[in-house]
Amino acid sequence: MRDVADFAPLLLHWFSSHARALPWRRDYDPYAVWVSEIMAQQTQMDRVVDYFNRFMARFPDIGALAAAPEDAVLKAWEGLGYYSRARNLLAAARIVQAEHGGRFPADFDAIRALPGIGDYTAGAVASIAFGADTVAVDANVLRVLARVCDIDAPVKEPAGKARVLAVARSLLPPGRARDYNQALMELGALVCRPKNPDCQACPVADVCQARHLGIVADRPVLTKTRDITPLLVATGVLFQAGRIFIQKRLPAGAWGNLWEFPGGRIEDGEMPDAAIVREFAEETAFATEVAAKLAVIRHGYTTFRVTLHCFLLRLPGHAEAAPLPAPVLTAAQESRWVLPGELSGFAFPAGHRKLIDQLANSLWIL
DNA sequence: GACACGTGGCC
DNA sequence: TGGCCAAGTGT
Repeated sequence: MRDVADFAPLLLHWFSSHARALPWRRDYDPYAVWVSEIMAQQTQMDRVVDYFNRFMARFPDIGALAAAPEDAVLKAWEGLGYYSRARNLLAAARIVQAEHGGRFPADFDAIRALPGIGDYTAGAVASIAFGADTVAVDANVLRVLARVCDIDAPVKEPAGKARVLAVARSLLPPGRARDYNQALMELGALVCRPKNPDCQACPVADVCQARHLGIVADRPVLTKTRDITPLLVATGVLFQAGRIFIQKRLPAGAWGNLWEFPGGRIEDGEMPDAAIVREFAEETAFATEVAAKLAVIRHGYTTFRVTLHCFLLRLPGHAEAAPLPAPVLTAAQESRWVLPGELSGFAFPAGHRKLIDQLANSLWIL
């Protein structure tokens, strides 16, 4: 068992040859590092890279992002989830443009003050983009250091997290925070994984207390998770005169400012087709009828498991040549009647995007 | 402190 | 399959 003083040198040496070739690691441009860190919140790196490359091509610098309409930013974010990240990213870009002359601030407190940036992200950008000696403790670091230092308190709770933070600071090699922070996270992602950690390949196994004690599986101490609630939801694609009705969700709450097909929860004992007619009337004041069932889509969430019953709807008695009616919106801020080919230009929640993908095969029914 | 906030991959 | 989890933040 080696002394913990060897931890950082061993870690940095490992990182020098095992770091993944992530695109923002080429020159550590602050804008790129910032975007990558926001995208990486609660999201695995492998899923980030494609979104990152498309985002940087679409919004190459802070000025381009600050000038972009929010709909375009949400479209670039479509499918990534946690859409407040995209809204805050745009809001922060506009603040940087207005208050920092378009240059991303280097100071930790100035970074931390931007919307969408908390303690972790401020530390990550300050160190990775600017070389500041700040820690960046994410779920990987919590896990790695809980094992290395045998932290016996739940690391997702304040007391345990504070202990990890203190250890992370004490082990930080001055001047090397950029690589130290990334190396900790890289080790957690590639070697010191939640399940099946590869201790044989671990560069700091000789320093790891949990490994030494044979209790790697007991570290970190986990917090109890919440139950997952099953949820039945109905949604309707109203297709009339060759156009489809969509609405833009309210700014706050889930999928804020994204577009959707109207719908809502199926009440206890209610049939899905009755639910969609009721929900559609409540949200738009349209009196619709079900023309066909399109799909049943299952979609997982952190705390819900949704079964989405999807219907094709019509306005009974509506003459094809007559103008399309205007809704009375109660659950949305705006609506459109769009051509099927135009759906690709709007940002939809993933469940509705899945439905759209199937729609192309279904509209011939008419 | 607790909860809302998405999504897909893994076993 | 279904539960767990991820480069967290805002309220």
